[in-house]
Amino acid sequence: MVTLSEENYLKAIYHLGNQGGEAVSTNAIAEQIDTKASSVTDMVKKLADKELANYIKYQGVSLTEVGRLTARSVIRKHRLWETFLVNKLNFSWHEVHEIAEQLEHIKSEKLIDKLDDFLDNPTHDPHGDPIPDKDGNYTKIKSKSILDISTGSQGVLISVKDSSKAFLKYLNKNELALGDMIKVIDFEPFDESFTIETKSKTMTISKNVAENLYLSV
Amino acid sequence: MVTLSEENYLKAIYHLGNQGGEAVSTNAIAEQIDTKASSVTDMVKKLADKELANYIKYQGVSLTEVGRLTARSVIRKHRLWETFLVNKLNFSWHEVHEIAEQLEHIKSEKLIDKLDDFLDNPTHDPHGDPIPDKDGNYTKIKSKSILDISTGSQGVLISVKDSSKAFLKYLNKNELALGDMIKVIDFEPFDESFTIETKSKTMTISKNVAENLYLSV
DNA sequence: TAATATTTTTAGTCTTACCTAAAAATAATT
DNA sequence: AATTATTTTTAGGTAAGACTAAAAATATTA
Repeated sequence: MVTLSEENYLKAIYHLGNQGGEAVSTNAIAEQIDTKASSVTDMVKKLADKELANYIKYQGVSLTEVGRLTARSVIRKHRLWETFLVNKLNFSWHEVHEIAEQLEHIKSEKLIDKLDDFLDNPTHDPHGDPIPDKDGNYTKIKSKSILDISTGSQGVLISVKDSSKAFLKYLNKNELALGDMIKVIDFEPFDESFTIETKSKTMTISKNVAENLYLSV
Repeated sequence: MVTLSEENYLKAIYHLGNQGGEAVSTNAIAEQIDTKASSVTDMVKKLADKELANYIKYQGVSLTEVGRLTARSVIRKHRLWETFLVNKLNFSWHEVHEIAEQLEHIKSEKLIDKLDDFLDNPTHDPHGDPIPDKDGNYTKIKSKSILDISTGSQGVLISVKDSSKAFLKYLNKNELALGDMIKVIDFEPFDESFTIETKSKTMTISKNVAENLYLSV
């Protein structure tokens, strides 16, 4: 049995360590989970005892195969619930994260399988992030941040890196949504801003925004 | 803030004390919640501190107005989630209780309101129990156990008292469902069994079953 | 490389929600 | 009414998961 807290730690390590493969530092986890480093040390020992993580004192933590699969299963639940909230209950995408953080810990294999079917087995959540299947497999659509795309090229807005409320609200206000075709028109070196063109308009975005928008390549 | 455990105690006191109005004994709560009497005493003090319950040593517990409303809000969530699981995810009614026990503790007013709308504001859950509205109000359809109905009369199966897996499976096997018209044909004093008639068949049920079936009056 | 800074761990507490065992209060029975 | 039985409470303990403060290890810089 994996507890709710353990699930949150597994998720944090997974996200920080590039799918959980790389070692992650105690402080990084503490910041991610908004807790103290000493609490992280405690928990990380527990995860190692349960063979969910590899831990060497002072050398950071990585996930075992079981730990990685468990993390993916929690992420699967999170993203399916977010999809449910947006697609079925008509939440807007900036409202769903906190609720999904709770729902992701509900224990029932059958529930999540049925939810998956009810949503027509979605492959991506409302933020464009891939939803792992039952076995933990998923396909990430190849995409690049606008920062890394050359002027003149275009692509479909696949996902957003930052999914904070503030950023998602900014996107709503400026009528930018996943699936939109976006063309990168110009880059202004002075303030590192970009001019982009969508079906409906041309607009200028800051570097800060550009680095969070991922276009298909 | 009411914790998950506190919510479970409030629910137990509510159910045991005829809507929470009557005083409930420590032992009764302990049995209902499957815990020890000493744990109940501890928790009940906490509930009294938070003004969710009235507690006098050795005299039992009852709910305050706030406690009662809180209990009803948890019950509302439980029954809405059960309805969701059965009506939308195609669970059968004997599978949903455990999952709803978890879902009822998810914290989000907005979620439950939207779920309510999504389900078309149901007034009763899959077991026939009334679903309180946002303000804690509900209307119970007047019904009586088959035990208390005179031979020859009939009514619609409104709800079942026992909602254990075993009993719900029995009902499924015998093709008895909420909404069915049932006529009480005969009572056999020797073994206290009843003969009932539905649209499709005539069958004999034990006293044990009869006392758990509630017909409209 | 020695000194300083940062990170991480250890040691000791706290809270929540449970437990056991014993004491106190209430209820039932003779 | 006195004794016995049952219920309830108290006292003291445990585990999970967090915390603070101090110690130890590692990294950085002069």
